[in-house]
Parts: sequence; C-alpha cells; structure tokens
Amino acid sequence: MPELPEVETIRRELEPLLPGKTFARPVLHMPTTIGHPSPELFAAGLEGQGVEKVRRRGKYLIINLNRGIMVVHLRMTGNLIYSASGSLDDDRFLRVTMPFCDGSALFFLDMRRFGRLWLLRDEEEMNRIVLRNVGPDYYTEISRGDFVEKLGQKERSRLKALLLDQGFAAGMGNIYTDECLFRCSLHPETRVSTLCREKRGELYDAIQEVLKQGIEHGGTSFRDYRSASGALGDFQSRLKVYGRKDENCRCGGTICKTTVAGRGTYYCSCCQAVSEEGEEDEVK
DNA sequence: AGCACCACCTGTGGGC
DNA sequence: TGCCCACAGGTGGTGC
Repeated sequence: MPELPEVETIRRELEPLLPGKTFARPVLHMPTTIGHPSPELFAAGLEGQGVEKVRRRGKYLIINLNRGIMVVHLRMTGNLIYSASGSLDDDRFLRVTMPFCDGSALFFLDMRRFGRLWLLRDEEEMNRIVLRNVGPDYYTEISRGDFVEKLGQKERSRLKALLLDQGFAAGMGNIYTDECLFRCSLHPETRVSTLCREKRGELYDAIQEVLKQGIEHGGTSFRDYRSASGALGDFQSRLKVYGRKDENCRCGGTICKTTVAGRGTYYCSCCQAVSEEGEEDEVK
C-alpha cells in the first residue's frame, strides 16, 4: 500500500495530534509484527514514553520519543489508525494496540502481516538496524543536482528498477514510479546511460511533481490504504497509467501491462517509446 | 553490478 | 455457482 505520499499523509495527520501524549502499555495481538527488540522488550520499553515528534524517511514513519524512537513500516497492506476515543470499529486485521494515557490510541492493522514496528534506543541504533539500506528521501533530502550526480553512478541501471531501489533514494513505489515515467515519456526499461543531462533533470522534476500531487490528494487508495484518520486517498482518480491496462492514453495509444523489475508495470507503448539497447551514451 | 527468483502472508477477482 | 490460480501498493536474501 504505502509509498511516500501515503506515509506523508499519515505523518501530517499525526504530527499535530501525538506530541505531548504518553504511551500506556501496548497490546501485541501478533508478536511477530515487532522487528526489534523482542516483543516483551518492545511492550515494556514503549510504556511510559512521551511522543516528541513525528517524522518520515522514504516509506518509514519515525516517531521520536523522549527515551527512544519507534519506527513503523506498513509494507503492502499495513494501516496505522489513530482514534481519539480509543475505539476501533473494524479490528479484523488488528496486530498491535498502542493506547495513550489520555484514552486515545494508535492501532496497527495489517492484512498480509508484512508490516513491522521497531523500538530503538537512538538514531545510531535506528540507522544501523532499520535504515541500513535506505537512501535519502526523494521529497525532502535530494536536490536536482544531487539526483543528476547520483544517476551518474548508475549508468547501467534500468529506470524502473532504479527508482524502486530504496538504497539509491527512498520513497518511490510501484504506482508512483509508473506514473512518473509516463509523465516524462520514458519506457520503464530505459537505461540511465541513454539519458542526456537535460532529460535526467526532467526525470527529477517529474518525480517531485508526482509525489507533490500524491500528497496533495491524500495518497492513492488503490485497495487497502487509509490515512491515520481512516480516510481514503484521492490520487487513484488521477492515475494516468497504473491499473489502466487496455485503456486509451491521451495520445490515442493503448496502455499495456508487462513485468519489469519483477513488478506489474503499466505504460503507454506509443508515447513511452522503448529505448534502443546499446544506444550511444549521450552524457560522456 | 544488475537481475531473476523465492519467501513472507491473506484476500480478491477473473477465467473456466 | 464454485473452484483454482494469478496477482496485489514492499523488502530481504540467494545465486547466477
């Protein structure tokens, strides 16, 4: 479910609500949801901690506490739901209940059970244990110049695989990657080496624009995604290619679906022309 | 280095 | 109507 805009939507809802609250004892309905430390130490360690700030890096939600850090990753179907009353109407996939001392609560739900929560001592431990292979955040930590320079280290990579690589930069997922490549008319299998410097900058601009629009629309609720207040996102109505197999592109062509980098990939075969393998390297 | 494939899970939708 | 299989927004590990 969640890519950068969905996690950012959750962050923006929680940031005005959580700081100042103190966690009571959490209930682990599914202990394997805890990535670190042990479920017992997680429950004991979270209890009594106050929330200071709600941050994000890529698809990770980071909650700064007065004596540590809690990190949440929703993976495919996770939902982090806040309730002022502390009640939850649909608890079918409830994995962790995190009540606050004031009666409100945070619930972690996850149908497919891929999502994880971690409790870390400090930034150093978080970076070592959780964010080991996570690059800079696409929306807040990379300039146009940084991006173009980093592309120069990945000349042999295909664009779709590279944008999905969280170690290169963090936050892009399957939906926003396809939408981004459509917007700058690039085939998903295009090699970085075939892009001129100007096109590399355009790719950066398209990434920023697609992420910005996704955030403005409260994320994409293609299936299971809900914000922290339980609201649906709205960006699914703005998708140009993702999930639109056999529909018409605005150019008159037809949107097709293939597999690239192991993921279902949508693109317009007409305006996202296939780049020639072994084409000249325009940058060097 | 890049890539294909599997694993982790449960639910849904399309084809027959 | 019902069954079966493919597939789903992510990531980590393996092996070529």
